[in-house]
Amino acid sequence: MKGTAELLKEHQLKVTPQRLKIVKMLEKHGHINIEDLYKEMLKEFPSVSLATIYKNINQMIESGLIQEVKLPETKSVYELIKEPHLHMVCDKCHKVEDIVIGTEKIIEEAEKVSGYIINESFITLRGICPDCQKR
Amino acid sequence: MKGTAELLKEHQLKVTPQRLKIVKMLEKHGHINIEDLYKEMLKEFPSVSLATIYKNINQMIESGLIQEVKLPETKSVYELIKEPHLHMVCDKCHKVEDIVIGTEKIIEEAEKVSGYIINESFITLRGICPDCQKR
DNA sequence: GTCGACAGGAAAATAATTTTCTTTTAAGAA
DNA sequence: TTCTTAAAAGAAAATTATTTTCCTGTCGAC
Repeated sequence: MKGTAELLKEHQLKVTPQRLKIVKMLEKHGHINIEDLYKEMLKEFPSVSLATIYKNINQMIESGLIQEVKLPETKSVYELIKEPHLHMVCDKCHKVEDIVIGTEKIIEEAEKVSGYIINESFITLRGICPDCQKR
Repeated sequence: MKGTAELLKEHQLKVTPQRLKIVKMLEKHGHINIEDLYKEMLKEFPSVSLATIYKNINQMIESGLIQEVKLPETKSVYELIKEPHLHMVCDKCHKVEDIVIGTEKIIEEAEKVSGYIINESFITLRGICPDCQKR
């Protein structure tokens, strides 16, 4: 288990209280949008500026610590970069989850059909999560 | 082959020169962002307003004629709704193409792993297109 | 051809994001 | 620990993106 401060240092980012909080929020929530992140930050740093949030998010993206996830029908969310995964979005409760499954098959097929050499895939699936199915 | 005006009527949208042009642009380019659409529209309608573009795009989305496609690293583009497909984006020339391949396998696998009932998939693959591979 | 609902255009309003500038702070050197 | 400096934070302004308002003009049913 890697410390939050170490994570920042590994990405050449100075360790500041605001950055620590941002990363901890990402660790806790998995995915979060700018607005919610700002609201949460305000609780701990009443005078935090939205500009600070934006600047840090952009720096974290540039340094390869986090990435933006564009989802249909909603604002983008951000997540820590880890192993490649798909996104599941629930139509009812709107939660976002990661799942790891093989994508070799579909990528191979897409390469064959399109002639592209594929470097990365972005897959989002929307539907009803197990919890919402029960209701 | 369906006429452009008919397409609009089918979606309860009054046929206006501006709307015709927008749909024709979509038919021609396949995918286009707001900025480029506006620039092209200006050539034919020198006094067209950006508000008109936005209002029409939103109405076309609501009526189910077009949809927004969110792509990594770029602004959203819009496309006419047709059969389900994947998006291929070239890292070099940045073109966007559609391909139709089966997604049942990966969806089935995702449903099994996640417990979700999946309603729709959004798949974008980025890489190098055949043309750019030759260079 | 007439009329009403709705579309277009201009401008203002709102929202989202970035930039600028000044003050404060993290962190390596002394 | 203290000193120093590059960089971060915060406030405000600037920029960009999108939506709304309001007035005029036009599509299309009659």
